[in-house]
Amino acid sequence: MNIYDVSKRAGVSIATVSRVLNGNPNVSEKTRSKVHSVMDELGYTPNVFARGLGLGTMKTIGIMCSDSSDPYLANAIYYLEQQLRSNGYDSLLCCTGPSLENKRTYFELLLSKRVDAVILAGSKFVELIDKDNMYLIDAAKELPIMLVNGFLDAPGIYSTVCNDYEAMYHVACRLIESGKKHILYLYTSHSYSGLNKVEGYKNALSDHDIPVRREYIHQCAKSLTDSRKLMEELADSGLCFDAVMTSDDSLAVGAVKFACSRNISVPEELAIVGYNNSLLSYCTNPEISSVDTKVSQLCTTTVDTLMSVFAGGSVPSKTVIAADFIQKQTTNF
Amino acid sequence: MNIYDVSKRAGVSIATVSRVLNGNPNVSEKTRSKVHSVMDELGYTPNVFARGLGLGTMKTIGIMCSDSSDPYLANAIYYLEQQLRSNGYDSLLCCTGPSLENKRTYFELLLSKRVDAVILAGSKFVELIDKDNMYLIDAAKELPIMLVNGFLDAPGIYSTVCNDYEAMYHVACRLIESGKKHILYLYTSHSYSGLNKVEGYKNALSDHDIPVRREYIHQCAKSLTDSRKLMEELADSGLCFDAVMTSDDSLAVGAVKFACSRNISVPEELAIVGYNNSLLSYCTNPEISSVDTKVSQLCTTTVDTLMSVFAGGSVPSKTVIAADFIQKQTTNF
DNA sequence: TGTAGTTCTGTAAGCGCTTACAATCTATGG
DNA sequence: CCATAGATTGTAAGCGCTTACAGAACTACA
Repeated sequence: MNIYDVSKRAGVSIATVSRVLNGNPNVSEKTRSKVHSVMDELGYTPNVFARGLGLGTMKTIGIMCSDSSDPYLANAIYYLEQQLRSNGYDSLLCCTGPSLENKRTYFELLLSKRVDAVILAGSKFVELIDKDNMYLIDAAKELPIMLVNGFLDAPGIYSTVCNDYEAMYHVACRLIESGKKHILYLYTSHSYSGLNKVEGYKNALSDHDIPVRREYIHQCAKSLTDSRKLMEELADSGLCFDAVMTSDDSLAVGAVKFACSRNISVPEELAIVGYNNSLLSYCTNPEISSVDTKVSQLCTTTVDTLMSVFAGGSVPSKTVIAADFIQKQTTNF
Repeated sequence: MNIYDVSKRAGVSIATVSRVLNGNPNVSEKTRSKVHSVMDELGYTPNVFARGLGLGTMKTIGIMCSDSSDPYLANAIYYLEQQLRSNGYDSLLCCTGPSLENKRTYFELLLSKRVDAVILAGSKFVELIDKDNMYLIDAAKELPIMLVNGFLDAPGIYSTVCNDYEAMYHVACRLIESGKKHILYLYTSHSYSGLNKVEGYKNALSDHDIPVRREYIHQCAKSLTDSRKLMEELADSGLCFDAVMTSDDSLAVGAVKFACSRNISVPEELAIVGYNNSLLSYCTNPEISSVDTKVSQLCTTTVDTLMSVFAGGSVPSKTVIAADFIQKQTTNF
């Protein structure tokens, strides 16, 4: 069952069938509908390979994410996939895991599959983006690259990011203004957004004449237990803190666990702020106040931007989405 | 840059290059290495479309899931993707959402992309599988269909499932033997695994001479809040229960919230059991005892089975994975 | 050295589609 | 009624790869 069968049955040439298939306007209405009805009748589906061969593209976008089991990224993938599909694109998914080598390999793999663009979802592609940035910059000469929550200023690379700096600055200010003096800051990575977040925290402190002290800023693995352990160690070492801001909800869950186990009242003795407002932040008791980074908007915007790029429009290399602070039970201001 | 360039440079015909590309044994070692080195030198990558056209396949597996933002499915996708890739296959992802129509559309779409097989991940494909089962059965004549956590007995359809019945039976027995008398059962859907689970619960009760009463079995939306509300209503209506078993961790989270808000001690006054042992079950305080359905194993097995199918081996139409009960803080037996 | 059998390589015909270009209509005005 | 522009359709040449088949080169043995 191929284009020839359709053309024969419809009494037209294969070129005409192909034109109908591609919505070419140079086909009379009569012929078009005839061909359509024959296609329906025969249940014809064009062969994507032949089509890809001819067109050099297959309307497929590669999505790379470090770990789809992270609730935040899982959500992102969901929205990206939906939005791509509603624009007529498929998504080829790659979960790379943490290794840089894998990321490279999978990136190459996507290229070799002739995807029309690559979306790097999440901030876990720092090395790809930074240390070795000619890599992506070179690749971007061949096809558009979209960064979700990452930023690299180069032609062909487009970023959609959250206003992490402002969000964190704002939260820190409100914590301080509500009387908190010793705010712990826990983060998972030195990504683009990670750096902005901590900058927001630091500046809020400075702007309120609070010294930024290194003992209050700690990196921590993205897990429910590590942040808890870390806080226990810090508390045991005599560090005083009355609030903790985190770069990810999972760390905040650990903070809640820490508070529970030590009978520390939340938010009175310890305020806790999460980030991403993921499902996790709703599971704990008390529920974690968190920054909603608008994944859905972030992803929708990313895809919209990509479509504009395809359409040849002039497109800003960076789009910023405004986050929302969602007050729940671990803060009160 | 195509196969001709390589053939010219290597001084052989394109057929030979193609043979090298496909690992055809009828190529002398000398020629093979020559071609390989030229390919490296030129940085040649075969065009997947042309290849697909010739072969009629592109080593791509379609994965359908209802909602990748469900932590359980997100995990499944992750493992599936990993395992497929390590077998040299790509995955085309489709998040269908709940609508049956979408599921059909996306399934067709995957077929039209000429994927080599389709994996239906999760138990949310009941309608596709049951109500209209000739649909899948017919499709399975064309290509293998793999069900993760679903079952349909037909040629070309292969299932990997968890021993949900046994797992639930076992948990219920232990609850009963530890003194619980009024066990609530909350579930989300009437899927294959859903039915097995409730059957396990019922039989455990019967086998301990406890009447199975309808007031104790309730369907509930998969959300953190709905199960809580439901339990509040049930409690307020005067129903007595000292344990609650759920078909999904998210419902158990709601149960914990219910207990917290009413100051009911867990597990003494109310034991709570989750299902899937997902991240959520580790977030609450107390942490939720849950049934580990071994997603990783489930997915690995699914892919392995698929590879056996491709290899032409004789393959069981159903593989059962044994679940583990993970005792945490909401039960004590 | 000749020959049959093996191993290796090349030729050429697809795979199903797109599209530049040529050919054929159709409608319009003179 | 004819020329002409514009609309519509057809022809045929790719796109880059696979593979059946034919042919060349090599091997072993008499």
